[in-house]
Amino acid sequence: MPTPDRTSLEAIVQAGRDILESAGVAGLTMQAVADRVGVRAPSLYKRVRDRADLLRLITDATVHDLGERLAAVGAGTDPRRDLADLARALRAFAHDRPKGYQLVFTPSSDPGGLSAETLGRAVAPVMRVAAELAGEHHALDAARTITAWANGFISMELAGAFQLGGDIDEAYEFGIVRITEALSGRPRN
Amino acid sequence: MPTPDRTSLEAIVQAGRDILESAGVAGLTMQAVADRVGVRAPSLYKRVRDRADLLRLITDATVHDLGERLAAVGAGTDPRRDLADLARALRAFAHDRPKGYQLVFTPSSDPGGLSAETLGRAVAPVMRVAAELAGEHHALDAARTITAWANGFISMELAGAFQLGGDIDEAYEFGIVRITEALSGRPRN
DNA sequence: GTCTATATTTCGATAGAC
DNA sequence: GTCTATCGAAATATAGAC
Repeated sequence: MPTPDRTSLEAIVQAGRDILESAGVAGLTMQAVADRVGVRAPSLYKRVRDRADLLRLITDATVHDLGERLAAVGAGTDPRRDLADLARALRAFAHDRPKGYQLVFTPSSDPGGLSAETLGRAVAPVMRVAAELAGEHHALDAARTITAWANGFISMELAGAFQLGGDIDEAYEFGIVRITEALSGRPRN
Repeated sequence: MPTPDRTSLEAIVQAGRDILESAGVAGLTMQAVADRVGVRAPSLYKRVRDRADLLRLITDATVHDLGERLAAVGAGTDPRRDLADLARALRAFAHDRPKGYQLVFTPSSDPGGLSAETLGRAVAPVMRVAAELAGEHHALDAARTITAWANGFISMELAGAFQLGGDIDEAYEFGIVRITEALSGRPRN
């Protein structure tokens, strides 16, 4: 009788995500993952080709979660409000999983082979809002402006780049308001 | 008679910057730097405490160069034009030195101890334009919106995150126009 | 200041028994 | 599928002669 399974691919990926958050990408070693799931390191290679494969799986799972979070924001009646909600949801996600967020948006090496479907699902809500705000013709440019600003803000925040004081939450809300107006072309109150 | 100097701190830092661009931060090993400057690896430790110290020196030199580039843009009569010029200069710098740019704006580990003076000089032009456009009261928030957008755009571009087609240069120009309007509150033509 | 030699450590990955 | 044992490859950093 063969040895019964003592772990699973799911458990390995989840352990990897946990370790990523607690020890960073450098601390995400096969040994650490093995310890956490309760097997010896060589056993991991029965379910994962190599470390790069594991990193890809973790990235994919993270993008999937992000997609669900953004989809959960849903489409309301006001695209301006939707954009604000999406922006806040993105930032909240980044605060929950800073290392995972960085892995997705600032990959040190090309993760290559990310699920296009998963990726598309995550981007869709932003594209929709961008089209509603700026018009179909400018949808892509608008989406890129939104994404660039939000991701740039969050990345710098996570990196501790905002060192001149001031309220970071307020700065983010300021950006939401101004970006929204700039894309919709509506005047401020 | 002691052995004459066969290298210098300057040469070491410059070699490090070159290697960073050609081989990435992971390829920036003491061995690689030593090979390039023409000494044996242990000799580097006479001028650099350790690898982290070298990374800090490289980062500092990169920020210094960026500061000079942005300062060279200068202040014209139209802050809107100045902002556009600064944004383009930042992107051009990133294209020239992508790895160095990422090292500065997306540090994998806290470089700690960056020269505050060097950093301030790089940020100053943006702060000035932000204040002129959005007013002193909103200067910091506006500067953060500008920086977040530009850095986010460039970071995603360098990471190859813009995969839905379209013209990237045009998307950047689109962002410049809209962000400028958003901060100045002036209507589009 | 530069060198040779080497200590240390760490990590990814494989071989082969059970 | 899991294990023990181990290989192999890096890379940082130090010791001590010259």
